[in-house]
Amino acid sequence: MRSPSPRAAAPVFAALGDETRLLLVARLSTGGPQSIARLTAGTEITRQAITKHLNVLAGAGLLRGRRRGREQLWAVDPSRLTEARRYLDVISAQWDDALARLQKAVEE
Amino acid sequence: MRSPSPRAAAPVFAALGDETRLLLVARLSTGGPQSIARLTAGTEITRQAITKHLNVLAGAGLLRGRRRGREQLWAVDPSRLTEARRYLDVISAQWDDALARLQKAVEE
DNA sequence: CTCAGCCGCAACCGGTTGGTTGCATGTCGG
DNA sequence: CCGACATGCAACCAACCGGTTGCGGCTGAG
Repeated sequence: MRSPSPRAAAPVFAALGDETRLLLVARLSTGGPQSIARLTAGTEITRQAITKHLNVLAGAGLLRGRRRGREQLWAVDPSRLTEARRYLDVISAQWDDALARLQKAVEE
Repeated sequence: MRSPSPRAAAPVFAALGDETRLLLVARLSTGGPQSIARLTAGTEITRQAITKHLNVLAGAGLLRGRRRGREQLWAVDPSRLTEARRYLDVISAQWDDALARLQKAVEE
């Protein structure tokens, strides 16, 4: 597996960088696949707004939706989420390295 | 340590959700503290644009800047980064749980 | 002292975004 | 068959965002 590039990771973070969308991901993670109507219930905004958010998340590869009867069920696709997590890991590791080098330079 | 809330995590992801900013964080992670002029060198955009991005990242708590002489040095503040990482961990864990429950329900 | 670097502030601009309303379409239940 | 329910599509809007230009203010080196 290659190291994730900023160009690939940024859209994922951008998709997660909205409170409503982050909430949607959380609800879908805990509650399993749910319809748009159900996801709309409990929020203060319109169904169409929710639909837009879902499409944004799908565009970033974080969600996948499939139609069942008259409703559409959305579910989390964890692969991109893992990718984003790995990116933060890389950043942290680099930072740790830089800190270690700095420490060593100070000691010498 | 409390579990991170969407309301707190979203701004961090939003700050990371831009390719230029993600690149800045990466460069500061690997290269240590750097001045604005140095961070601008190598990019295609203006110093003022870089400044804005740095301020956005600082607003999300990801960066800290201090003045030294006539230049300002920016460095990574890893605490928020870790927090964001933890949030993705929680999401992933919840997803794993949901998957396990689903699997169990199917088997029964 | 003077001048070149490095920076901050403010105004401005086009494009994106989050959200709405209105309407049309498809589907399940009785 | 018919009505209620779940969704899709399109237009519209205010606000935000990424980026630029122009200018003025410190700071350090010679």
